[in-house]
Amino acid sequence: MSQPDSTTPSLTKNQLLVLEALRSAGQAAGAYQLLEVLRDKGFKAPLQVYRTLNQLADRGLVHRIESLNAWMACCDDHHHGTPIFAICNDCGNVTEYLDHSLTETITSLPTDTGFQPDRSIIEIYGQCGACVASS
Amino acid sequence: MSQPDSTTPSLTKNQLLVLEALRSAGQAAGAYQLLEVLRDKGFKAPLQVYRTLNQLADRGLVHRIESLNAWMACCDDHHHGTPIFAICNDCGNVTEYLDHSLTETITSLPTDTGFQPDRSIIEIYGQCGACVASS
DNA sequence: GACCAAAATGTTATATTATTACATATACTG
DNA sequence: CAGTATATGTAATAATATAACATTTTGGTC
Repeated sequence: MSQPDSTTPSLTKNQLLVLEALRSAGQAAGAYQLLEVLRDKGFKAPLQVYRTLNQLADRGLVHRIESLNAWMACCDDHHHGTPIFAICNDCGNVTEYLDHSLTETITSLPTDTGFQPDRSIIEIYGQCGACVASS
Repeated sequence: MSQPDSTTPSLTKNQLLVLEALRSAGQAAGAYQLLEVLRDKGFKAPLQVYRTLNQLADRGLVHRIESLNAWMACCDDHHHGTPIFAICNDCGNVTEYLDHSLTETITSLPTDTGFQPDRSIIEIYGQCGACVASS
């Protein structure tokens, strides 16, 4: 396994497997869903998946979607800032948005009380364009 | 059980018990935590708590905090709009904010694709003023 | 290469959170 | 007061997540 670039150490075998599984899913997937897919590759226990997902999330390569208890491959390999998710009630499709200034506005909401924000979770539910069109 | 006002039918016994338990907690609480407290009052199974919490949430009297798998009594008895939560990493204190125009800005983020938002989840983590002061 | 430390991995068991299914009771409406 | 909708009780189980501990692999250093 070689170095993809100077700033990012290469991914381990499990990390590559989980990332690939999640990208192939093409949508948000739960840890146990991923475990089923990865049994072929030798995965046997939930912890193997959870650990690897957390490692990938630490690197920003996947995101956890709190309200779905699910995980998504990041839309690109290295953005900074908080992702904002739009989630379709009907088809489950999830779209990732980035809006640094909006995120900043949100996290500054509680700062008048001395609150020091460090991360935020922004998830929007509704009906996606495709599902609106077909309903 | 009498009518508190013309628009709101009175709460059932279980709803009152759960709401009171949550208000007494003075902070976000999990369903199983509430179940323990409510065993004295005759509650025996998780479903009794979950059902009642969902009924109260439908009325806007409690909110679910997705990233905590926990529930909070609403800050007042009847606001409209999406609550925004600021959650302290250290003490767990949760503060509820309301900002209609900010919420609107957020939910309009994905509308250019035809997405029709209906609800959003906004949760901010960080260190609250008190914990900043004492650290 | 031999050694060490850090990180990653494997495996079992268990904790935590949430729902399904079905029976019963209570409350509202005509 | 009959019929329907809502709320409730209870048991079983599903779904999600972590603790604990042993082992292996990786990366750096001499």
